[in-house]
Amino acid sequence: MSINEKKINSYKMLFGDNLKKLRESKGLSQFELASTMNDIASNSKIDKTTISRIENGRTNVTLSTIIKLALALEVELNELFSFNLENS
Amino acid sequence: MSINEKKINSYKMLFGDNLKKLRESKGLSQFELASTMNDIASNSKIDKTTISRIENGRTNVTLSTIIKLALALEVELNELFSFNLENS
DNA sequence: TCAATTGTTGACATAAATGTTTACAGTTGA
DNA sequence: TCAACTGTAAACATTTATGTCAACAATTGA
Repeated sequence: MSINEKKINSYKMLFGDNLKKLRESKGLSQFELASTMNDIASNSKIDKTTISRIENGRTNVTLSTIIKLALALEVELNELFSFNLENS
Repeated sequence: MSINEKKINSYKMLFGDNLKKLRESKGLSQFELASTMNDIASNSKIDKTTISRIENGRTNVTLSTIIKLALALEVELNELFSFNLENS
């Protein structure tokens, strides 16, 4: 695996770590976060399983899910990406 | 469609608009951007068709593709999300 | 003690992103 | 004039995210 491929994996892990941090700072369980996301978009049926997979970097979350996460957590989209490889 | 669902669509469009703006500011064609992304990750075979679909909000781009876009454009991840619904 | 909550994982089905090819219209530069 | 480039799109194949259900260990609170 090339350096850049490792970097891509690292970013996925960091995204998950940051999501977990934001979720816990709001005092939400994975189940509660999923439920809130589903309240926001009626066509959404996010499961707590999906949250777990994202937080542990086991999946490639899609943009629409990222947006729902931001709306449910009441943060700006770019706050979900406020981390960097260097200070981690 | 609920207000929140419209908001989700708007964010997808804004992401595409912002990507296009960043790409053009670097003087890259959709083909060149795709090629650069493929140079970064050897397992990646992004096609210019995919770039077009993302820029026009016709697809739900995944996190790994978002990361490759940032690496290819040489911008921070959150720069891809530096926009908001209000001033658009 | 024990029922409820929480996070994780596995298995499988379905929906959707992406790969790939082809085509086409508009533009650009020689 | 015309070949090359550019962005878009359709059609179909393949890969993968997500949905769904079940199970499990650890924790918590009554």
